[in-house]
Amino acid sequence: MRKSDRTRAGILEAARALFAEHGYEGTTVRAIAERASIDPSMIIRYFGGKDGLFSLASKVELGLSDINPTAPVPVGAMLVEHFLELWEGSGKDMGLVILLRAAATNEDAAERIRTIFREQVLPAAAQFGDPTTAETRAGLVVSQLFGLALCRYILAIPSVAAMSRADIVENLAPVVDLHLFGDGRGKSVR
Amino acid sequence: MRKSDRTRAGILEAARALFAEHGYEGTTVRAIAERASIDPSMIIRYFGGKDGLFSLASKVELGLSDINPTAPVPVGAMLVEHFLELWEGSGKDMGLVILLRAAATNEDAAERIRTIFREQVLPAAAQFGDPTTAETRAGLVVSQLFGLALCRYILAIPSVAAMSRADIVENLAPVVDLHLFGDGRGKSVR
DNA sequence: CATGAAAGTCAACGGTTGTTGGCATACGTC
DNA sequence: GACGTATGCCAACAACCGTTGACTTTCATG
Repeated sequence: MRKSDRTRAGILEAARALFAEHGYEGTTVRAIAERASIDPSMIIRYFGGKDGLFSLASKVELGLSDINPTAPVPVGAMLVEHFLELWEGSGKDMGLVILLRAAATNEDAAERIRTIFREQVLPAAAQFGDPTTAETRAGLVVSQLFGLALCRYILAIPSVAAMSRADIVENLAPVVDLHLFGDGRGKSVR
Repeated sequence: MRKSDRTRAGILEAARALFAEHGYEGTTVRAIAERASIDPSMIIRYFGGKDGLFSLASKVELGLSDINPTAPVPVGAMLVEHFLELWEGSGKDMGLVILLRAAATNEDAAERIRTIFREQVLPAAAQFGDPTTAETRAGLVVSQLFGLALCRYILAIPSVAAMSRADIVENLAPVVDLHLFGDGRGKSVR
């Protein structure tokens, strides 16, 4: 059972890289197999099929539950840095990029993102400001953060892809704060 | 030659609808043909192939050239309204949605978007603020506007899709202004 | 009415997809 | 060393893809 675990991990790593680059439909079982240096049939045997492999490869944990709304650091900057670390940090698992790319053409992936929004983003957003507008405000924040990811990692628009992480934090943090706290009500930063 | 023009238009309309919903690879020539009630071979004969049809179906004209930087109306609100009209207005041509969906998995479509950014967005953005930061500021604006489109039309996140156009303008206009002009007090965007 | 081009249908090609079952091989255990 | 099980490879399947060429129908024009 030791050997199989290693190939399982190899398949998963190859799948994550290819799914992140070409989406769900654009990634073939054969291409994953070739990258992992094994036979395509092993993927079906180990993961039950392409769907099962994708489900495991696109697991996402935002890690938003430990956000402290009363921290001394402005929330906006903290959030932007948190997401940047999630996307391109040292321990990046490509989960978000995989899901974002696939969601454009795959309804299951889109539904997964909506679930993540409901179960991971909304509870965190409920800690801030008026509870009756929490859903809308969370949606606005996500639209800015996902929009940056779209332009930077997927569309690869030069001026967006070239920005430093510090520049992104500096320019996006005020926007996130604006979306979170609306018209300056609550804890306004800067 | 009159009859063929009608079927050509029918094919193009069916293609636009399907490309907007399922992306490039996810839309089959056969599906377009069935929706247009003609034979798949006609698509090749009239448009040279799937690629040629997609090129025509995804033509995009942002109409940004006639923006007046000295208008009495705030630029942010004007821009947001302009894009909302482009996406879901009465004469929507689905061009942007088609291109955005396809760009996630199709490199050609992504390149098309980068070209549009370079040739249509950048010239318009150069009219505002410091010319040396125009590219970055334009990228930030686009990241917010495309992020909204992503969450609203493609991911269909409930709270974003449910927002009224007026609410969107109200919440996004200040953000666009912030990206375009810094924080309005001379703070430079690097 | 005759005629030829335009418009459309049909079957089929070659290639690729995810998936399957059979067969060979390596390995841990008695 | 023998044996059973895990591990892996190979060939092939059925379905679908974009595309092609030959054939039939429609129709305006002389």
